[in-house]
Amino acid sequence: MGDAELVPLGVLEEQVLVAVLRTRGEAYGMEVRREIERVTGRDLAIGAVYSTLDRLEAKRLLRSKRTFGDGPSRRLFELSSAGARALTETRAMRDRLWRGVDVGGLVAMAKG
Amino acid sequence: MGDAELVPLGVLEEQVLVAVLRTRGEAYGMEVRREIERVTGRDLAIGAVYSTLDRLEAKRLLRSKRTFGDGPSRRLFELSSAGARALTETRAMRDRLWRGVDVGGLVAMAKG
DNA sequence: CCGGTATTTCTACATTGTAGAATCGACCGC
DNA sequence: GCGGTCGATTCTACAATGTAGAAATACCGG
Repeated sequence: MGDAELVPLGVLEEQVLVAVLRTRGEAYGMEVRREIERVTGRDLAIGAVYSTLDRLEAKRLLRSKRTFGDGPSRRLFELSSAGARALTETRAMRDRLWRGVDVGGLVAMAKG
Repeated sequence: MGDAELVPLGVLEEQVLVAVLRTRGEAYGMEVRREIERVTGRDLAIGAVYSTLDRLEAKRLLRSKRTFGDGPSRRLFELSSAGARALTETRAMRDRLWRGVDVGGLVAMAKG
């Protein structure tokens, strides 16, 4: 073990992973997209979400299974433990980056 | 003037911008790189840093000026107010994303 | 069956990130 | 003043990530 590669997740990768957590049990493509839009305020092409979900699953940070029965079949996602680790490492790295940096006065401070 | 485009900075863009803040007055390429490596623990090709600095300057989130005099000439960067805004918006967006999500139990929780 | 709706898949492309070699100029020892 | 080293920047080529929207699929109500 050890020697994690220490490369942070991409911005959308992180958003998708967190949205999967936030919508636990209902985490399929369209819903993940709605959740990201709702919570971040940006609006997002659906293709962006799916290609990211696919990539994340290929990297084994997510797993998916099909639902059948009522309504259209969905691909439901959940975090793997590797996914959870990637997320906490990304966060920890960013916390170190920002530690001690003042955000409040930032805009006021910068001239031009 | 409303209607900011609400697209978050890329991961390295954010790291570079924060590193410029952290090394205020000494923010030139090599030093920015050292600061990112020091604080995040990842190790980073120098080209990655310069191409990001260039891009950020093209977008007017940074300004640079040359230093002369003692030692090799450097390109010193500082945040513009647009840069400060981009940074705080990126942060705010992410805070909304994570609000209410439990990080602590995450790794423990995820099965597989 | 048909049109509408929700979902996923596909394809093409743009932006961002990575890697390392080439270049540049100041300084140093000789 | 010349070659060599050092700190710094520039350049070039490429890989990964992100974006956009149209096509396909399947269910549903009528």
